[in-house]
Amino acid sequence: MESIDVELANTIRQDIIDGTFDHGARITEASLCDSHKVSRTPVRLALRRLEQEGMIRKSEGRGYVVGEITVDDIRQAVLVRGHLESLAARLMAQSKRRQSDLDQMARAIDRIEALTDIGRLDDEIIRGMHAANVEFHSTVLEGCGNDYVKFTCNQISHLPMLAAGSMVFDRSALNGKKDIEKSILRLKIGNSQHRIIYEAIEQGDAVRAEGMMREHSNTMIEYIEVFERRNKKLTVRDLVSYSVQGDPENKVES
Amino acid sequence: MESIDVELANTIRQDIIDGTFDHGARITEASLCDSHKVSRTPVRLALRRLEQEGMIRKSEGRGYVVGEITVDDIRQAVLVRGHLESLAARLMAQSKRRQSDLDQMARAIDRIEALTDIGRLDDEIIRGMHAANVEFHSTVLEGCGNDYVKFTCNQISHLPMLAAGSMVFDRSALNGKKDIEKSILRLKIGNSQHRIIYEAIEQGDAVRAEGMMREHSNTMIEYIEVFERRNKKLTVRDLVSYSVQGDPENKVES
DNA sequence: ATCGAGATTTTGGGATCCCAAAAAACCCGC
DNA sequence: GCGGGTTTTTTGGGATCCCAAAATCTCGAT
Repeated sequence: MESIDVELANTIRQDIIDGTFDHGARITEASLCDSHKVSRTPVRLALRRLEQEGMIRKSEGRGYVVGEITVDDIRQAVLVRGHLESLAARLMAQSKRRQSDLDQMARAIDRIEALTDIGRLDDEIIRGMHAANVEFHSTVLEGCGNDYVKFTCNQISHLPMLAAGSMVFDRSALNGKKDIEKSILRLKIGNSQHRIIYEAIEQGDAVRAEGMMREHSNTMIEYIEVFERRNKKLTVRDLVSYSVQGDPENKVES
Repeated sequence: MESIDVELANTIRQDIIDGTFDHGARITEASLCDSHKVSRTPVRLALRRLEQEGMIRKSEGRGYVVGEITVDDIRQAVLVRGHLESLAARLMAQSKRRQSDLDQMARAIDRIEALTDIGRLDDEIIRGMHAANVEFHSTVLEGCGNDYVKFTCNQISHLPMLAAGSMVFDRSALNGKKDIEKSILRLKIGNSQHRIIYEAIEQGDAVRAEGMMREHSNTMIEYIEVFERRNKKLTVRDLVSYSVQGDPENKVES
């Protein structure tokens, strides 16, 4: 169990993402103390934390205002993350890459392939693929040799869909056999990109690694745009429901 | 005047950068209360802030350990910043760019040019060039249309040499006329890169804008490496003394 | 009714207190 | 002397209190 202030920050963050607060609503320490039944000390810590994360901003004079998170914010943040991941891929290709990281990536790729080959998409399998995906992406961030790439990625990873290796998945559109096959195909294409990235890194082809990672990262933006076309009034909450999130513990750690 | 906890975080951060603490030294709330004559509340806030910034890490069990900042850290962070700036340049070129941002960049370029044409390098002039440089780089980050680029840049901007548009300058090596002319030439070359970036953005040439910004950002890394060759035992403190930092107020704000 | 000065309430920053958990010191049996 | 268990001290999390600044309200003068 984390300390109260971290938990509190998590719940408030989630509330903001869920749209529990009105846009630009003023938020005071006292009200949070009251609603969460804690003293002001952890509330203060939580608010400061959220302020540093950019979830809330100091308002004119007193208090904070909740920063509205829009689908466009998510798209922008995903773009930044992708750009950073592509840097990681390039750096990893340039570095005297440690074999262990490459092996780990290969194992993740193989695991995803094995799971896609099953031909089903139940929760267990999706979870497994997500875990492997997290491992692949985390390993690149870890193995690139530049700690600040991972660090900056983590600074936006509290936003929905921005945890390392998070996948997007419209479970509600998995009704017919056709849908499932289509989704599996998507996953296989994504994994083939993983394999290309792996090969490029292994061969030291930095340009190809960076380019492929950029392409790979771009697919999530494309999915967001697909969802937007399908639903003009797409909300962040919709996106959250589409995203596969593991246990918060799966976040990239040092 | 900021609140005590922010000030405290600033001084502790500076102490860490200056190497006041031993590497990996344990840091306790009580000791800071004592040494800074404040109560534990602001100390706690300051420590949390520094932890989020990555300046300190939670140690096993109790307390924090100061994270040693090395020249290599700076180099890595500069690389990340440059990568993000190059993204900003690309995005700005792709966006229906607002003329006002381009105008501002042009003015900054002209100001730098006017100052380099003077042919001297006294403090006043260096400050002026630095201010214009900050304006150029800040405008790109602001004008790219993706708030998270600026946000992630700011997340590492507390490190030395990583504030937006910070310049590097070995004042001690500005003795002879030759040295000054050489430095001015460097600055002129840098500003010509500014101009190319400006033109590329203005013409919507995203690839060129990104590439040139990458090149431009790379020069700081090259300088760090020049300094390292000149001084095998280059410390972060040395780098700080070489970097031109404006008032903290000049930091990129929203 | 309107505006502004003063009074009142709200709010956030800081200090202090308490407590539980962790670390360190201590002690005893071997 | 040494290991293991116990006691003591240290340390950090949380609650509460106080205070000054800010915001809001009130009321009187115009």
